[in-house]
Amino acid sequence: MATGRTHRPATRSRGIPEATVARLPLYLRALTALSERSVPTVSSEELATAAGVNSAKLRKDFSYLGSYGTRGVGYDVEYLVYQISRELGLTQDWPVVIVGIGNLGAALANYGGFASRGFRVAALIDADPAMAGKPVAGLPVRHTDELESIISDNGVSIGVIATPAGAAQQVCDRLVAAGVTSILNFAPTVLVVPDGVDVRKVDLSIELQILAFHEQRKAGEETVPGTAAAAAGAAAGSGATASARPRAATGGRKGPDGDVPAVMPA
Amino acid sequence: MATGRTHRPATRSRGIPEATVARLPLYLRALTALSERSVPTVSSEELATAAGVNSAKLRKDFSYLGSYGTRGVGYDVEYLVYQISRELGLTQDWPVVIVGIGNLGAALANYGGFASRGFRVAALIDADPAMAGKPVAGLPVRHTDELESIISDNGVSIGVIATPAGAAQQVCDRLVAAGVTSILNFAPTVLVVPDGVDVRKVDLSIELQILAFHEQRKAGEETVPGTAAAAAGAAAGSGATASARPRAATGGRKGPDGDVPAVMPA
DNA sequence: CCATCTTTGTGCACGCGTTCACAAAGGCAT
DNA sequence: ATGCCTTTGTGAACGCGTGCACAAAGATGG
Repeated sequence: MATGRTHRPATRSRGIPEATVARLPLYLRALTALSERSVPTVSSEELATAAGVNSAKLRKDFSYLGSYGTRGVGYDVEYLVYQISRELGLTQDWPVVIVGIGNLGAALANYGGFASRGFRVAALIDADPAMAGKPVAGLPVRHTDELESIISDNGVSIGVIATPAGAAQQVCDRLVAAGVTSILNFAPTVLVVPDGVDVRKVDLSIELQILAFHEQRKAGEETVPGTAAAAAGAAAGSGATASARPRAATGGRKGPDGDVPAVMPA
Repeated sequence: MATGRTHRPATRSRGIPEATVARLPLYLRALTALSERSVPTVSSEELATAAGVNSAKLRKDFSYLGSYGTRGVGYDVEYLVYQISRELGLTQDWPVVIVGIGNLGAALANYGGFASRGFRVAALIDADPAMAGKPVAGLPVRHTDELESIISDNGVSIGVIATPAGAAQQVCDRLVAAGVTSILNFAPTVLVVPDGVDVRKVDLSIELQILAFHEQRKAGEETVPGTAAAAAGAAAGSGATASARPRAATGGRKGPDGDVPAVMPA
């Protein structure tokens, strides 16, 4: 799901698969928990269970980092924590800025998971002048006008966008122009960035929609068709706060397949 | 990002690839925007650009849903909006509960992206008695004691967990026991659920760690020296196994349970 | 009605990721 | 030291997802 950045074919032996990189934080979390319980070593089987993955996959993932285990024993917890932290770049300090201090931005600012992993919130930035100076999570909110200087002064290379969708691209452009090369985007928009800039997105409603898909399928399997009727009825009563966008024909559609399109210019 | 238990390879001929399902919300978002601008039709190329994907991929994705396009013209926007919505199950009403009304939970409750897509927040639940009755996003927070009855009374099948890591599994168990079959988990923990229950997780710090990895690599490419050299050396020599035991350079112990998000009662 | 042009739908090949299965490696007891 | 037992590390097979490239389908203009 990496964006922009063209995948590295095999320029160097340093080619750690993207899928593996995405799992390293998972292993690190499980290992940290073990470390705090002073567990000295752990087998691939145990660690895999704790991380919620397959043990073979875990071993292969670690094999990309090197041979850090001891056959017949397992992995040294502390050592592995260090190796993974170093690989992920968490042994250094990463100043980040959060742009858009609404509900979500404030929640992110208060989120403890950042600070505990080497990420330091350098500044909170919002476009609303009324927010300027107001303390959030112990930091005074700065106005958007200061964005460039904040990035520059703190050497920020990672930016978090938590603005409304409409402002995201503009904020993104300014961040990139100011020197940010990695962006975590919470706004429901596709961001266009130049090569060399990484963008990862988190869309809360997308995850929910995927769940709905599976949920619908589960319901459809158990009780043969027919749920559509009740569903249509329920849907009619909702949509109160829904946008003005007219929902396509919620009229009595039924058949799971081959149903007549409600809105379709033949 | 995969779900813990989504292995349903070919339950039915109705097998839409998981990767495709994950992109449908993306297309839907782009289509909705076009619909609001009253654009009648759109080509796969245009839509693909708007959604940030490859046009061939988009066409293949749509082919799993059926032949909804017109050669030489493109796709009818309204019709496609309806088809995708129906496929995702968004034409029906999905009552959801959010458990854990801290910073993140409150942000989720206020998030407009839910309501606009058929998701209705049926209730906000928190374990803190002091929170009970307090209005958040226009809804009174309910106490955990009422969890089961809320699920039952509202026919909730989707639950959102935004509690600290320590409470997540317990909440999850109760939700499942009460009838919830889909869970969106924001707590940094691996949830164990019985078969038939879908879990999707969103971990804010994981995304940031992945960015840090790439960021470090980018920095290492430009300026060879420093940590990059040491890292390469350690990784290259596979024979150089655990010799010395470098202490985790994360600088002392972070807070215990370094994962716990700063949500919930302080 | 026919020719041309546009865009879809898809067969095919390729590469990545996952999983299996097992030999090699190390610890441990005797 | 020797043999047994445990667990790692990885070669190989398999399946899924992606992207190319093109034929089929339909619109459009003459």
